Amino acid sequence: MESLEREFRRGTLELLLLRILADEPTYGYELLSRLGKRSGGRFHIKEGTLYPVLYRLEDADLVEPEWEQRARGASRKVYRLTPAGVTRLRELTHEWQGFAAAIESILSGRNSEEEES
Amino acid sequence: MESLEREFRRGTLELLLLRILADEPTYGYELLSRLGKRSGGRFHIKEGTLYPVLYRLEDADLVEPEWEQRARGASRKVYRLTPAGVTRLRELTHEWQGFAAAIESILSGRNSEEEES
DNA sequence: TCTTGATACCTAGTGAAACAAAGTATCTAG
DNA sequence: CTAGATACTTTGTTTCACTAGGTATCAAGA
Repeated sequence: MESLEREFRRGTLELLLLRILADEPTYGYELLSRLGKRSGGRFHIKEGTLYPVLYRLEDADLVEPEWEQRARGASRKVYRLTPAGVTRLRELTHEWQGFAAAIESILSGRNSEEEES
Repeated sequence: MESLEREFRRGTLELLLLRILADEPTYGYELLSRLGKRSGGRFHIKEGTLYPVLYRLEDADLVEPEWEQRARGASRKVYRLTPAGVTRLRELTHEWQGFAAAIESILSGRNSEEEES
């Protein structure tokens, strides 16, 4: 009832995080606020959602973490896209565009392919 | 690896089915092929996916089923949008458009809201 | 006749993604 | 020294779509 966004968002997080990291390597906690800002305040995910996604990306060798030791403040794990991550981002972007176009096609009432059988 | 669509699709089925039923009341099995055609052959869901969704819609009073007895062939359960279903379709469509716009915003690199802090 | 395939609906069990709700640790402000 | 912000982590829960079956009717073909 409440959270359409939650369902809509499913599966897109990987794409969005890769896209943000493509602009600039950064760490998890900062990703949360960038995702919020760049979505126009729409996407506010929790840490319990974010970190497992990052670990999946890391396991898939799409991002590479590096611990940043700081004089003050807790250490940060800065993630950077790998070459495979760049490729994956391109694929996912293409997939997304095709998907969104298919949704639009249905919503607009245009029938595709062969018409009535 | 294979099924991005599966994840992307999560949460959109309700919207798509309502939209197709808005054009014309029809039965479950036929919805499968209409969904396929109208998505340009992109969305091919299984019966085990479809029917539970229809039951959810029915429980939420968004669609109304009516058994169609036929002289030959198995009986069909024809679904029709309720007034609440029409309202819900409008809401979901609006939600979807906002969501898709937010994704596009992130993909295009346009930063929304306040820029750098 | 008997079997196959298409039509049409239904259901139990599984996997995965996002979530809530905790925990740990460091630094700053009062 | 306490509270809050920063920053990463883990455990358990919910929910959706899927797999993989099931039932039943009808048409077509061997």
